[in-house]
Amino acid sequence: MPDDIGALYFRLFNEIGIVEQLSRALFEARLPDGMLTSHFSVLNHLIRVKDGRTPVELARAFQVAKTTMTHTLSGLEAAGLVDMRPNEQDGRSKRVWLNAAGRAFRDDAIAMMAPEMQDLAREFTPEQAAIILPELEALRKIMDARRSRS
Amino acid sequence: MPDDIGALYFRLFNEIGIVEQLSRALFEARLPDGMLTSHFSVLNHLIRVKDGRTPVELARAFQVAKTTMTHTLSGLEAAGLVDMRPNEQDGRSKRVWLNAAGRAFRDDAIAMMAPEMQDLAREFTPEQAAIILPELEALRKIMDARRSRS
DNA sequence: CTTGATTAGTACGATATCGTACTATATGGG
DNA sequence: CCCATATAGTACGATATCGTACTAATCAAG
Repeated sequence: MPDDIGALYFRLFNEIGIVEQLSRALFEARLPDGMLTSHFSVLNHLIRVKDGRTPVELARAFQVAKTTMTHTLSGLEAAGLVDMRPNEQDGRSKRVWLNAAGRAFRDDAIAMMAPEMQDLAREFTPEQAAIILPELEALRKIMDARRSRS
Repeated sequence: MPDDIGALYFRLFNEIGIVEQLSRALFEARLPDGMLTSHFSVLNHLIRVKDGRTPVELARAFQVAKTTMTHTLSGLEAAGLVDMRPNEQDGRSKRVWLNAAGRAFRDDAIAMMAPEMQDLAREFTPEQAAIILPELEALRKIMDARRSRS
């Protein structure tokens, strides 16, 4: 039994790893040169959730090292898509604000992706996505909590 | 509707990306220093499927660039866990063979992971895993086919 | 057999991500 | 107020992964 359980989860994480690579390649092929999935994801998060987040909050949301988020944000700032301003409530911290260019970029990117997503939806249906999404969220939360614990 | 579909798939791929990072960190924390998830995954694949695979076959199986697989295999070879021998059927190619140390390493690694997997299984049940695994496989195959097509 | 196109593997440079170390600020206890 | 600890962000080096370019071998067509 333990063997079977291990094998099951290894296969699960293996599939997840492969899908992650495929989706990243798919996204980045549609983004302008130099723009990465990480950039788009941050912009999207700032709209979906709320801008004015701090770099550390963003790093936690995406489960990347804070140095990685610094790097990603510097790219977004250099591209003129976000504005970094000091956090008035904490002198150590900054807040990340979307500007008009950032919002436009995100909207354009989504428009670019839309046909791709529509195609995908014909083979991997929204119903299928809706089945696994909550399970993946649950798995993410469990693993996140486990990580924090240790 | 298109907006909803796009948002659904963005969230899906976002969750997949986060789980991938969390699982990689989880695995690598349990592996000996210098050993990565990619190394373990290749060893595991050589046992699960069959050894004697070529580097290109492995690269395709994991959806990584062939240069990446060359790098991973050179690490495994340097660690003495696999043997690379010429492919008698194709002078351009090599075949990757597990040796005793590689099998032992893989078995040890699985033994190391087992408690972690057992713990995880208490919160994210094998039934849940069994629900999403076939869907993820389907998604992987669809995206893989789509990639090859273009 | 020859030649052009394809494929396997590698060398090399670019870079995204990570971990460590550092500075600056904040916070809590005396 | 001071000091110890914790946290936010960055600098820096290491490296895993990728893309491009190259060599060698195979294959297909004539």
